[in-house]
Amino acid sequence: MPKIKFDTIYKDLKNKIEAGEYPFNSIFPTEHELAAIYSCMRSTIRRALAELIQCGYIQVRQGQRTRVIYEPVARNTFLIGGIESFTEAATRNKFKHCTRVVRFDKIIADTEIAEKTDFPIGTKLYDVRRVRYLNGKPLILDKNLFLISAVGDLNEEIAKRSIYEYLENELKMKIVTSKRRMTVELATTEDKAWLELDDYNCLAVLSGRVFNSDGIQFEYTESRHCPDYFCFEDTATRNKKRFL
Amino acid sequence: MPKIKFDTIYKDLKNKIEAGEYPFNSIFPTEHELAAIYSCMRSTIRRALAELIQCGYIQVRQGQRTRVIYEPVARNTFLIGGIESFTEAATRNKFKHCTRVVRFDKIIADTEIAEKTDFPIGTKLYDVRRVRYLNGKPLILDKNLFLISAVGDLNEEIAKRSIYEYLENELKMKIVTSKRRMTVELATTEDKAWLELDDYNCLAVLSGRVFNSDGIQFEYTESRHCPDYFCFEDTATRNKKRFL
DNA sequence: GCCGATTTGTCCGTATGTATC
DNA sequence: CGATACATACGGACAAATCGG
Repeated sequence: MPKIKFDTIYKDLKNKIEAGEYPFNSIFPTEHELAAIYSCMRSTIRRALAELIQCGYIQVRQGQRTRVIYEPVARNTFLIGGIESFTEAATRNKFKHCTRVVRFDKIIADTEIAEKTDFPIGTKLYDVRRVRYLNGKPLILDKNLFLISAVGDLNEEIAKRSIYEYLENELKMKIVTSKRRMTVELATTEDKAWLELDDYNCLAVLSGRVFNSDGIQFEYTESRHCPDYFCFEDTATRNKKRFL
Repeated sequence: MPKIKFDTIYKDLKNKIEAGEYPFNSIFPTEHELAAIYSCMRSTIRRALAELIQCGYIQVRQGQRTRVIYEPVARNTFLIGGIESFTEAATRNKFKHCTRVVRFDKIIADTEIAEKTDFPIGTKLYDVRRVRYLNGKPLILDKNLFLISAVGDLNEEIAKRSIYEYLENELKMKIVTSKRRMTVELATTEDKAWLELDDYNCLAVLSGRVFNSDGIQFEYTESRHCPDYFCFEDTATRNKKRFL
């Protein structure tokens, strides 16, 4: 693993912020000061700051000093952000988790599936459905369709652990981009069968199409979440006129 | 308005991609080629490409050629969040829209509000609630709390038009960062009173805390959306970059 | 499988512009 | 108004990953 300077600096600053060394709303060192501290160019510092901006830790404005806007959150919610698998998110949130594979089949994409997933009609796919348990409660119904020609041999054992780990480590496949869409849908009988929805008659549905480095869509994923634990967070830093 | 080179290049490339000059899954020019085309440094091109990556238009990987992954949105869904505002989304879909102010008050933050909004207890706030109509249907209940000490004089007339326009143009306030969170909640009696929820007993709730350049949170916003029209889109990449 | 060419990734060093205090 | 701090751009060097022969 090569040492990437800006990444090292970014992680160091991030840790310092999380440790409270630079508290919420305090003033951050200037780019020049940081360049001196880390003995590097200002451009390298800026690259590191860009990461801190992106993850919503600092706020930067021309002519002004940089401000820390990170606040620690006590979260019992399940946060989804970036490209993160269930296992990664669960581990980050320090939850006990397990997975039950409730379906593992090979199918051929028909008209309905093609419409929904963007896979062409006739495509050979793995159809994997898994129920995700957090602290013993069934919270998520994950429905995945994998392009067989891209992912090769999968089996139920892999599905039970982590398919992404397998794809990245074993197949050396690089997951690059993922287009996701969040909607709220009425619960189906399948949802009700597997999940504990309590009073809710809806679910948060996070569907996504994942592309590898060849630009090929190799997965369609649909995560159907119990509303009570679902939470999606996001920090927008642009001064675009999103509101009006 | 000064001409920002990288931004001009970014917009030009974006337009070309949207116009189909570089179709989905096609190969993009190399950085050197683009530098030659636009007569600028490679670093400037990279800055423009960073924007295209961030908005999910291209996919870049070391050693490989850059790929176009932009696809036009053909669907008639009503997209919220990502980049578009209510008004922009309504305009794109050629829908008729209007806004009705259903509440305009001054309040003092109590324990419950403080907990939810992060404003300290005792803070003086404007409480504005608006119902957004699309094609005559009430789809969104917008609840906003504004810090009176930061936004000064508001009135119902401004709320009916655009509060943000007022803040930015009249007060010269710069909106810098916004932390948003998406959840699914059970419908309250207030929701049922204003919105047509049909069979759903839940809503998609987009809540956010907006900070100005002083690092002061001056707004808490909560958009409660009818599920049937709600759709949130997002493109995630493994390494987002803002500037290089 | 090796090797060289290509392409993107990182970083240095400098200069100038622009917003804010 | 000057000083400060962030923003953009130029120009170059080398590293790392990939691809084609």
